[in-house]
Amino acid sequence: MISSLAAGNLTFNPLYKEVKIRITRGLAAGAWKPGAAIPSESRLAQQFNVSIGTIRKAIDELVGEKILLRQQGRGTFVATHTEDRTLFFFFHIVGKDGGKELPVTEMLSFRRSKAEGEDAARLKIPHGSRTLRIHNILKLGGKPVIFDEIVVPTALFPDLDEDTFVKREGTIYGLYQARYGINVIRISERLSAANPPQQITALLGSRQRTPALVIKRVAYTYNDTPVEYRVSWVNTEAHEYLSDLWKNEAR
Amino acid sequence: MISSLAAGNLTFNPLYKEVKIRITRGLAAGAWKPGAAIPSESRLAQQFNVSIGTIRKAIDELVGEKILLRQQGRGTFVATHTEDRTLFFFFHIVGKDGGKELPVTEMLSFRRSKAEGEDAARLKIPHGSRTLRIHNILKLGGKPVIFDEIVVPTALFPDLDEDTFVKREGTIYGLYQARYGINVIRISERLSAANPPQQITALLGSRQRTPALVIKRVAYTYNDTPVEYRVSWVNTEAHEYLSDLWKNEAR
DNA sequence: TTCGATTTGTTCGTATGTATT
DNA sequence: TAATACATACGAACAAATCGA
Repeated sequence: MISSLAAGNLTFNPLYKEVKIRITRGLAAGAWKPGAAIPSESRLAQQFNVSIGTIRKAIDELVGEKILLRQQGRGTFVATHTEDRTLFFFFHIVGKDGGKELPVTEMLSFRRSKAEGEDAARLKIPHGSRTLRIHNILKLGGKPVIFDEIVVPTALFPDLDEDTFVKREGTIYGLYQARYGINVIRISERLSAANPPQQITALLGSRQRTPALVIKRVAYTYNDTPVEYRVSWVNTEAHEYLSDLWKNEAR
Repeated sequence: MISSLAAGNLTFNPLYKEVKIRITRGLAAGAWKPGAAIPSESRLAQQFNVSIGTIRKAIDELVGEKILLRQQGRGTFVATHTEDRTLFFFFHIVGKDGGKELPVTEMLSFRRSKAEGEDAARLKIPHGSRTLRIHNILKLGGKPVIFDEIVVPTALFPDLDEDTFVKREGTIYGLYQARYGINVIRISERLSAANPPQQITALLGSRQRTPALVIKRVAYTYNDTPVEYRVSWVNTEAHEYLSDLWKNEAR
């Protein structure tokens, strides 16, 4: 249960920061599931024993970080990976002609493995610990454009098997969220150019000696906990990576 | 002079949006120069004839977009391109070892030219209109890492010549800002992988057949007006492009 | 060094508007 | 229609940082 705040705030944080931390903690603990509404602002104000303006300021920041989503007249909801808006927050490959489109994923392989050099470091797990290693082809407009290797700690997804993965509805992050309560809220990507290995060139259907874009992504959930490490090889003959800084429409 | 607002708001915008628009207009018109303070919140509240809370909400958004910068006890300032914080907002190449460093720019050529295909489209200027075309090498740790071609409309920088460009202090965007009052506030980048032409490979000191990261950037000032089109070739043997979405520290 | 004026930061409270159910 | 929830706007009080007298 959430206790009053205004009374004994032992940290030196402003009240609204404290409220934000407590709400985030509730999210991390799964108190409110993705897609569900959190308590109304007035109710939170009561529970925390602070003014409604303070609650609004805390929620404002979480909305800015796309962790929560407000809807006037309805409530405030935990962001999900099923809304187009948030989907393109995590997927940045677009057609060179400007077309935005979501990819269709086809799994190539699914196996148990151990964390090697980069995996372990990026996922902040011990070297050699158990992981799942999944290979996918992502198609855009029916054509293969991206080859993915996904590495996740088995500990986070205990009973995830090939069947569950393939038969999921929606995106991979949607699966993490709906089935395991793990909500990816931030990613960090590092891009470089490289000549892909033979097999990948073949899979992407690109010409020999066509360089590819390599994206090394770490996905994080609350409190900067790494969830997934993913290496993508992108055929950039007809597509490119879009980084728009900072088209912040509304806010 | 800024007139009262609360009275005759003919648009259907909320007041604070209207305030934001007017402040942005003032910035675009050069009413307050980069680095200078805008009027205090209480003074703005008087001028616009709205409450201080409404002013704060308008400024909040501009601060979120890194257009303004608040400092408790001092005032609110127009963001400049001389602060480390904003510099890395526009420069994304980091060492693979994780080292962040700002590049040293060396000009290779500076000439007058005309807008060709992509230039014209991206800069939203007529095909064939006059431009400046500048080539640079950017060094990190003393070694060449990036080759740049910069295209800007001559109309925006009427008297910009080679000497002014080379002898500037600080960054290129700092020059646009300090000398021409043009404040780059947003960039959009499209990345792909490609084999660079011979000369660029040589300039970057990379091995034959080493692919490079190609970054096509459009820089915008207020009201989404394009200012500069820049194509960069990056040697990603020891460096990579960092896209962190979204490490929003404080907010 | 101290003090006071100025400016932003935080918190509270209230009233009213608008969207949803 | 009524109740609920978020959105906008106002105002007040005090805290904290800055700066110059």
